[in-house]
Amino acid sequence: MKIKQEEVEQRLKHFEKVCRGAGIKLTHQRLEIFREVAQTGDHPDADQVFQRVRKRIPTVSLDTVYRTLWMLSDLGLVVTLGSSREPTRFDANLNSHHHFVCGKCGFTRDFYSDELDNIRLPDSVGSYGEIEATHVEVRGVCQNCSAKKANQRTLSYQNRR
Amino acid sequence: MKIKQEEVEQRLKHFEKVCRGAGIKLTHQRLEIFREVAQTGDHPDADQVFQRVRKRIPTVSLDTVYRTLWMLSDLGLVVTLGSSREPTRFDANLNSHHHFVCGKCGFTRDFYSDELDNIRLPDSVGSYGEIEATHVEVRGVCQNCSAKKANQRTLSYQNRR
DNA sequence: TTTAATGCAAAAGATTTGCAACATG
DNA sequence: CATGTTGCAAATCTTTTGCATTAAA
Repeated sequence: MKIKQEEVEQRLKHFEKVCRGAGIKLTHQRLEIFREVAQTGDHPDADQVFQRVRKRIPTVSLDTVYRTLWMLSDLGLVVTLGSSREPTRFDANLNSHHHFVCGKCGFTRDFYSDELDNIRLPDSVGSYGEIEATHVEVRGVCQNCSAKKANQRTLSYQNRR
Repeated sequence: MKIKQEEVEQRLKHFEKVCRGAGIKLTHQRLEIFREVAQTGDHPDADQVFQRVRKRIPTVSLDTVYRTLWMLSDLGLVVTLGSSREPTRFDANLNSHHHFVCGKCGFTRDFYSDELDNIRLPDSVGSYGEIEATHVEVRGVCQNCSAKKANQRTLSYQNRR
């Protein structure tokens, strides 16, 4: 699924602006890695991005792709799907519910909402396939982590665990 | 965060019923693994379940925990959080949007909804922490996978890749 | 020229698998 | 007793890290 050329240009411009603003070097590989994600609507994983970029830059390495992707995520230039960077978590609550997840520490809690349970999805969604469940994920920073925030240095995209 | 004893009992009963119905043996380890997930609201990952069950059954192995957890998921007795069983995926779409994800193959597409964007979350959510983003994930089976469905055997919880 | 970014190879982390021993129905 | 399940150890897959080399600003 290709994104319109015009939109891709815009995303690239924004990317360059943000990088310059953050004092981040615009390397050939970063440009191509971002372009790859920016020009597709199919939400590739790191390895898929790697395989595609590789066609144009045969020497890129997978770890550069990872580093760049997480950098983009830290800069708010891309969004990750699913509970990024954490092992799969399990929940035995079978009542219709939704989740609050702390992006710093993984703290997770259920919450309930009739309004959300009864929302009507756009028809376009149905055309993608048969719908089985709708689930809302609220991402944020839990109280515990906010409290610690003050004395912590902001993690850079390097060195994050 | 502990779940009420009464609720736990109910979950265990349901678990036993489903297992019997599916011809699945009720082993000591399965019971304890399920109990562990059923009695907590903190959404543990496989290793956390392992560590906790281990206290009661010192010989359980991590792989049994994994096998059981996925079995529970296949039976619909537990729900997984995040993009289960798939590497992290990236998306450069910065407009407010939501996702349709196929549980079989990972096919993913964005969709938009003003209604969803404007929904008001219950106050309880705010008490968990500072909200940064709200994102709806619709899980289902894409058209491609439904089409193939007819001639495929249903994957058991054993042997799934 | 200075400092950050890259590529490589090796490590770490998460999850799965083959198989013989074992327990459940 | 028959078959499904377990534990173990080894394998696999994904992601990260240390470090010397290279390239952007």
